[in-house]
Amino acid sequence: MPTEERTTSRAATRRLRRDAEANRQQILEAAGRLMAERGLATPLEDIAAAAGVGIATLYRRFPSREELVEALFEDRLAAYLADLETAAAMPDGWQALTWYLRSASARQVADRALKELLEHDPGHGTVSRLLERLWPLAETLVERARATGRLRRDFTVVDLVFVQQMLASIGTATLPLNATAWERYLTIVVDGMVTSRRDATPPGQPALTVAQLEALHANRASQPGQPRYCAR
Amino acid sequence: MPTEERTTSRAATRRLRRDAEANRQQILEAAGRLMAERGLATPLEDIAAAAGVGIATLYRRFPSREELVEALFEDRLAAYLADLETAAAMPDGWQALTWYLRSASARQVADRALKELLEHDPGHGTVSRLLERLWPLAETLVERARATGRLRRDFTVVDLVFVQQMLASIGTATLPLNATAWERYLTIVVDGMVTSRRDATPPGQPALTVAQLEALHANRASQPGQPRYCAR
DNA sequence: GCAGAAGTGGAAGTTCCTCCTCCGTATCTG
DNA sequence: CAGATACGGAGGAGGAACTTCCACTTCTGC
Repeated sequence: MPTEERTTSRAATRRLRRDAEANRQQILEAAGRLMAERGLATPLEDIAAAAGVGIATLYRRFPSREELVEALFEDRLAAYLADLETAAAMPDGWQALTWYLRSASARQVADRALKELLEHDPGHGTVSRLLERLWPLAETLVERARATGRLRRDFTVVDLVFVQQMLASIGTATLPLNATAWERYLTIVVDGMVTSRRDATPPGQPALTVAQLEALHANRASQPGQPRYCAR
Repeated sequence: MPTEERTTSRAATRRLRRDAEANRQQILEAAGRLMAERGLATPLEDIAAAAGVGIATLYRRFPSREELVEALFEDRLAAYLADLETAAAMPDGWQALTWYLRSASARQVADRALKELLEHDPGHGTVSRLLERLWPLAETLVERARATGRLRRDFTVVDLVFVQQMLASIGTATLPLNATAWERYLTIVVDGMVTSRRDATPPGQPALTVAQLEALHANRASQPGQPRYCAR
């Protein structure tokens, strides 16, 4: 039995019938929309219904939730990374950092699935591979901002990640009320990130390390009750 | 059939047999412990098991999750409010505000169920009645802090609630790593709350109103998937 | 100590979800 | 138009968690 090709959407596979390809797009569109609102764990049956296809069709095209998520987020994550590169190209290091903070948070507020993906990096797959490119860029961003003398000297990349997560959380929480209410807290947080002045409080806690952050992700991914989009 | 008394634990009801009362305490203790860690939705069977009693015993004592939660949180919420009163009694308005922010966040980081309760106020029951006493106190706290000239003039009670929620969220997220890691972000946020200086960013967004915050809670309480501890 | 009231455990039934497969039917494409 | 390809949706599997029931045990007051 020649089960040769396997990739879900790559050119190598024989082309889909025209109606099948249209359905595939419908499914991706519906999945993107529903997951942005309800997260990675959105029932597959709901996605199929929203796409106007039967559940079997969804399964035929995407045998597992993981394949659906990967197909869906390859370009969304790329857009997320592109923001980081845009920021890296900005002349003012401080402006670059705050611009990234805003855009990253905004993206996560607008897309709950993206937020979950970034918070529960499963450690393998296309998604994770994209994420690996994030670290050096973010590190540079923080260093440049520090070099301007405006960023608190004790601020690290890991702080950037958590501050960003804080904003995304409050953004998600206030979303039903007003899609941009969270920017009020962006203002406060950004001001708090500025180099100390007479009032500055010394941090009571040491910075966390990247390794600790990764341990946290790994730990989260293995918790029950967390949004699960892939095996294990 | 004389089904006269009904309240769960009040003095009016006939006293429980000694072993039954001991079991009741075991249940409360176990529920408090497990819910602090896993939230309001912790399976009742797990609580019964942790208490070393059968599931029927739990049901006999607390016919609904709501009654269990109310019995459990009456004093915890009182402690939470007591903090607010302690803060209100502090001479320095700024210190009062920041002390409250720290203690409130710390309590929520230490008790996930408390956090959920405060975020999804169901709008009725003993718990809600306690919460009503919170508003005027918090309002005073903010006003006094503003009067010191140190708090940004545009900062409102609702901001206090959300800032606090932000900190609790990041605290919960980093908890598995380090129970006090969140205090690092408390530092940043508190600095960001200080009255503008040369760098201060004007808030891009208008303050939310208390009514909007309440609408948000009501809306959340009716969402599927949210921790539900009472009917409706 | 004993009778009866009070309390107990946990098996079993129920409800609710979501996943995933199967197969008779429909639709494309060359 | 024939055969390959794709479709839909019913329905079984499986897992949580809730809730009830009842035969059995443990207290308490006399």
